[in-house]
Amino acid sequence: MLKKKYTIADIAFMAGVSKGTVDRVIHKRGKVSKKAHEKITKILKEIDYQPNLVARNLKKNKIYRLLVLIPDPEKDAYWAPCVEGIETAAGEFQAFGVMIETFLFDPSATKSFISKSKEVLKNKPDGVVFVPLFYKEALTFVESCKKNNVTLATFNSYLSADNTRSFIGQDLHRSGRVAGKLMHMLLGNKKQAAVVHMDEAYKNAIHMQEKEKGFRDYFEGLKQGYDIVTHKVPHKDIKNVRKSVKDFLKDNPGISGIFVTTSKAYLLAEALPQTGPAVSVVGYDLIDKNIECLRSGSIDFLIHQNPKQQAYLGVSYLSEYFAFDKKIPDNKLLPIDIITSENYMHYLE
Amino acid sequence: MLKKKYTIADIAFMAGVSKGTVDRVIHKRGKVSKKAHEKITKILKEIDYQPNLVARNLKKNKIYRLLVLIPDPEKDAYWAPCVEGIETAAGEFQAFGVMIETFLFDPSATKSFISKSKEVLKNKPDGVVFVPLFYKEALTFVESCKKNNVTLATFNSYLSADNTRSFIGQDLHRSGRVAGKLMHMLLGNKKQAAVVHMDEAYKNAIHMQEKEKGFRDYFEGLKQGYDIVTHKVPHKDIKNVRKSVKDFLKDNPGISGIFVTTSKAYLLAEALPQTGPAVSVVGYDLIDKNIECLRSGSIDFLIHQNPKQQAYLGVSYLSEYFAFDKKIPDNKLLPIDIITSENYMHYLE
DNA sequence: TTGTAGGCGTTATCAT
DNA sequence: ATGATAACGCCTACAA
Repeated sequence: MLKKKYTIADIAFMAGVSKGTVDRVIHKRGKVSKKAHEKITKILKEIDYQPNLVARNLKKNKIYRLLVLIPDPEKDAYWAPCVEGIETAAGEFQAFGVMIETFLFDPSATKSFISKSKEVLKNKPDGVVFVPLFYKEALTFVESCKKNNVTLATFNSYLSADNTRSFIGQDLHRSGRVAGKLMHMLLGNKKQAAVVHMDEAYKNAIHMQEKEKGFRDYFEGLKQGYDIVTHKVPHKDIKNVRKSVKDFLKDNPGISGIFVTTSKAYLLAEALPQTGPAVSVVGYDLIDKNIECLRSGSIDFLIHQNPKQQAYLGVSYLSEYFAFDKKIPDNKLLPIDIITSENYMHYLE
Repeated sequence: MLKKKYTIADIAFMAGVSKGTVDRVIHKRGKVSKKAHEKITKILKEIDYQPNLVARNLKKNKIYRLLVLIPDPEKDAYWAPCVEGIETAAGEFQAFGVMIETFLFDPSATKSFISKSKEVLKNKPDGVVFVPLFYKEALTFVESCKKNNVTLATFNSYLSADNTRSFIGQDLHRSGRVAGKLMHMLLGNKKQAAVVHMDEAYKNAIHMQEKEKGFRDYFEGLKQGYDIVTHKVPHKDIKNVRKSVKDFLKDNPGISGIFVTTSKAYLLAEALPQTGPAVSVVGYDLIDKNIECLRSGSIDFLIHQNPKQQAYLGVSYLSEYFAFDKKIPDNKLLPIDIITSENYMHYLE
């Protein structure tokens, strides 16, 4: 019934050799006679030998140092769930000899990333999980890591020029299409909508463009003469959103729906006029203020990028690699979750 | 820097006792003097001792038998992803001494469940993950398992009378509300919608009722005079859906949206008249035929119950319990995923 | 080229 | 009540 798991000792006995020889065959270390090699390989195949990962790891007995480098949640609440995800993973893997530590950088300051990434390297990590927010600097960092034999995983932002590491994130173009689909439904028989980019000082530029492209592609595919206009709330105007939005709506009175390409949809929702025809809003990310707007009805849909899961998976992949020799998946695209006032709660954990 | 992990030997040395004594304290086996006990407990707290799970497991060296009992995907395609989820988990945990086997029953035949569940017990499992489709019979099975000291987890269907096992699934009432919200948006300024129950021969009765209740609750909360009618396609008419649906629409010409409470929305979508005013459809589950309808536009939204993840988690929870002594969560409500033609692909894995 | 011995951290047993 | 010791399966070092 419960067929006992074969051990190296079993195989050695069957082949009439010693454990050491079997081990040499398994690990292809050579120094084995042809005869013994053939015999052992045959047996290995026959019984479909699976090494006991637990025992293998017990012997290794090394503590791996896994460092995580992400934007500071204090500067942008979007990142707060990442910390949770990291801590969850840390709790799960510390028992398996993986020690995880988090470093935070200021997402609005490239310099902060540079200095923190140097600090990370100084700590001699075995692996690093990080968010490559700044393209050029991220590439430099990747190079340094390679030189130091540091295993890498990235999440949230895609570093297209380098495909040597694992990436966990979303298909942004596709998420723009999803926003398009939702907006399409919200518009009913109206035909005019807007894309609004509201970013902070740091560069989400590529992100926002990809999303807009997806959004527009969706409507173009419909071939029904939709009119999509783009508006960018300037960096410095982020404090004067109300005015910027009012002016924009005055200039484009026919707009019945707005797609905000960042997590700042709540700023826009708050700035919308209370009177006049309702304007539908689709935005990103389950931060508290956005959820409030979802509940009050001033935001219709949010797209969830699942930052917690992204961070959790990044850390888990590397941890499992260290602890259990598991292969690291190179690309993991998370689903594009659609959130309304009725289903947000289960995504908050 | 890398502060070494403390072992039982370290603690024994610090406390000036032997490893055996430390072990007795950790496992509360008694037979330890008050003095030694205090000293050791204090040290354990101070250093926040974390046992090495790998070593612990190595010592245990037992192969656990975990059996899974689910409906046969051949009889209902909804269950196919569960098999994948189970196989994924099986692959992950076999290296840790958990052997997983699946048993299938016919979801349309209570007898099949009874006989298969008996077969499962005959195999002397250490743990069982199963879908309690048939309420009474499931309770009986739970009792037998308890008697035989079999650890249990259930998924998909909630066994309210018994809260001694782990459950993974969805909040059905809430998912009805989500459907309500989506329908609300799809209706635009129309005011009449329908709930259609299309089940097969077996009893989804409780499921369908919960979903309908949530759906109606949502619209009642709006206080805007929506008119919701219910229609049930009789068991035997499942082959004559077209006629049943046509008659229903003829009797209720004002209906602009239909909520199908089972995975059979495609049957309804195919039966809708091609001419006349469009009817919006919201249904459940990412089975192939439903996805086809999503893509062609005859279904607007699907709610994803994530059967693969449900099965995967059920198996994982028990496996981790056996392999690593992890606590089993008692209740895991999965998010209610909203699916459109634009985002279904990432949910198929 | 091959075999043997010892150790990884935990736990169970047996003797003290 | 306590300590010494062997074992789990794998791997490495060293001896033959």
